Amino acid sequence: MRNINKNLSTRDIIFYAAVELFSQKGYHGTSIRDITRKVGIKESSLYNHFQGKESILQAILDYQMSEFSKAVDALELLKASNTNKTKDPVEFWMAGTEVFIKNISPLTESISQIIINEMFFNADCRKFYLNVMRKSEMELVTTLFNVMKEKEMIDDCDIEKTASQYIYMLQGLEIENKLKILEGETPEKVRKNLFEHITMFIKRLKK
Amino acid sequence: MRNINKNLSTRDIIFYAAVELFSQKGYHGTSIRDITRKVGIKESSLYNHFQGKESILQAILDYQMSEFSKAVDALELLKASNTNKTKDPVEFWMAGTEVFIKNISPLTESISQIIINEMFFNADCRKFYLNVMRKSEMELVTTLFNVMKEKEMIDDCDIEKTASQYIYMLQGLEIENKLKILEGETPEKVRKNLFEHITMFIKRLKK
DNA sequence: GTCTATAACTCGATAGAC
DNA sequence: GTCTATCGAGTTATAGAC
Repeated sequence: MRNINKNLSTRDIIFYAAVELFSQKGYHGTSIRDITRKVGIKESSLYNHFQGKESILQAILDYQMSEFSKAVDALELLKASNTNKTKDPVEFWMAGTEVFIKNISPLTESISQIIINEMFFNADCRKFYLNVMRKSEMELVTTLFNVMKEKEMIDDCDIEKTASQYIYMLQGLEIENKLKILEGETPEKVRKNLFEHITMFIKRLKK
Repeated sequence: MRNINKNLSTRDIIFYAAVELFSQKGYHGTSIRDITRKVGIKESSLYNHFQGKESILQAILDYQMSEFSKAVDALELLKASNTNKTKDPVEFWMAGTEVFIKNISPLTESISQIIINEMFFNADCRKFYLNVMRKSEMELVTTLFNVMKEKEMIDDCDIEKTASQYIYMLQGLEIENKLKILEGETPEKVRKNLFEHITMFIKRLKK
């Protein structure tokens, strides 16, 4: 792995290897040996770059924090500009969430998986999930729903609860899709299913 | 722990201790030592009752399977009898799901937690979740929605997708509630929130 | 910064006495 | 069925040579 990325620092290579392994086998299921074997260094060398296994996880959380900050900034920009002129609720929705989705790199997605797997056992991950990831998602979704309510694209309703239900759905679909892909299903089928669910949810908000 | 439950076999005591620890700390986060320390026996004694750590997990899956079989049998009974005469959708729904809910013991709930935590890493748990737990839930929810559709308590819609979305919501609420309880929130508040979400979801199915 | 060597410990599991 | 004693493998982490 080190030979492939000669422009990256060893620290970065360790970081990316750790993200991949933690997301696939879990934090506790991955050993320092697994990481260093993947990178192509000895275990002891890792300690020149990180204090230990736990501090790798902390670095991962720090990275994710900076990624989510960017997404929230993009949301502020969206609020201010409000260039979306369409009257179709589904179209409006897709355009609005694009801001968030386009900022999600495969790395961010893998890190989300790590955090979700750890959040029942690790208080740091739990707090990060609730206070950063979930909070950002809620902010995006409630913002969009409020705009749509003003424009009468959706009926009057409890925005907070509706946003929660949308996020529950999205999370459920993500979990199910990951399981299905692990069981051998094609990503295309999974993507189509996701789109249909979102369309159905949004349409149901207008009688 | 052994002194408290003199009427239970050592095997059963090991089983219950394992369920509690696996659900709290995860399968990989729990050692044989953790279990035997809790039970009050030496590590070696455990091997008189189980072949190893993996076979304890298998016994837990077997137990859960028998519990879900009971719930599915109860559903068959419900289909046949059809005693629910109410015209109110929410009331009908609550009565219909009661059959399932009353069969869920705290043990079953803990085991569900274990399986959900393991399903990304362990193929047996993944298959069990998809083919037993998820399938049973879908069967219950689609059955009830179909009856409600016939009785015109809900509008015409894609029952399969609606049922999926209901289950995503329920799962999302369960996850969030577990996290909130770990963070110190009261179970009463959490229960009220759950009821309000279910009510909102069911009401939205009739224009 | 990387290496070898190794400490200090935990893991699941087994042999054999009682 | 429980115990003591122990094994071999795997774990994170450190010391010190290069």
